[in-house]
Amino acid sequence: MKIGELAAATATKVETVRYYEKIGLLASPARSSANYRSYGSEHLARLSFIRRARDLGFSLEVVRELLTLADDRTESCEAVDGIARSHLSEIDRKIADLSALRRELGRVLDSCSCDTIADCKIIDALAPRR
Amino acid sequence: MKIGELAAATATKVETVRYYEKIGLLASPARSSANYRSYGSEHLARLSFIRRARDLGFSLEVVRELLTLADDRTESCEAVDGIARSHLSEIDRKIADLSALRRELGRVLDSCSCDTIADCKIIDALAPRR
DNA sequence: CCTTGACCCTGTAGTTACTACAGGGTGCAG
DNA sequence: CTGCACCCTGTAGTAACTACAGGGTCAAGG
Ligand SMILES: [Zn+2]
Ligand SMILES: [Zn+2]
Ligand SMILES: [Zn+2]
Ligand SMILES: [Zn+2]
Repeated sequence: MKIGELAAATATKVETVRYYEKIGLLASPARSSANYRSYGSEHLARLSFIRRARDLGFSLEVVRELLTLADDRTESCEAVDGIARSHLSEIDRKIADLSALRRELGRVLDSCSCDTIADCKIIDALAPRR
Repeated sequence: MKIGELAAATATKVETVRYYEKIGLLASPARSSANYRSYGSEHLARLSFIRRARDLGFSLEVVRELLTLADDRTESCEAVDGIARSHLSEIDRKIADLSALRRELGRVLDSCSCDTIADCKIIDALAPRR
């Protein structure tokens, strides 16, 4: 499997695959006689895992941890559960932050019934001291 | 007003103030005999505007536009309103994305009643092909 | 046989919005 | 006069890619 095929199979860009290899997230594959990367099914499984974790919002650093944990099949899954739970609460925090932002921006926008910049409530809201 | 005072007055780091100057967002102030930056109230107003807009989630590029618009007091505020509205819908999109993520991760987490990595549902969810 | 186009390679630089030094100079209190 | 807090410039680092530049390889069509 050449890099383009692997990339297509995982909805990843070729450059991103090479990037994951460079930072040590994806093992270096064998090379063909033309020095082309040659991937096997284990690379496909690994990259699928990475992409799915990324889609769920885990950082690359956390993905690295998850991969290490996933490899030790006999270990307790407490660590995995903990990572997932703390990630969930981080997402909750982000949603709360964005919702607060949304409320405030909505409030600012609702106050707009102006004609020129001189009396624009949005500009006023940004520059409270004028 | 020295840079440290300006920074304190706007809850900004000194380095950030210098950074805003470097990228042309904040005008270069006069210098003291010791080559220290010397700010006036116009700088304070400008930086306050920038910080407030940043707090509302506008990108620096958009803040730059807003500053330009804010300076032309006779212009219609249509452009400002448009920027704010499109920013609001971007925030809504982000909230929706995060909420979908939250639902999916929550679903994955709820399925966890496992002992070892070998049968961990979270790991399974990340690596669908096994 | 040759060429054209789609791939592949390495290495570097750009993106956002800062932040953190390193290696200096200045100003004031004790 | 000697700390110490503050100021200066310039560079490099962060996250997670993305986009070239400047090459090599391979299969198909003319
Ligand atoms: Zn308006
Ligand atoms: Zn307006
Ligand atoms: Zn569990
Ligand atoms: Zn588990």
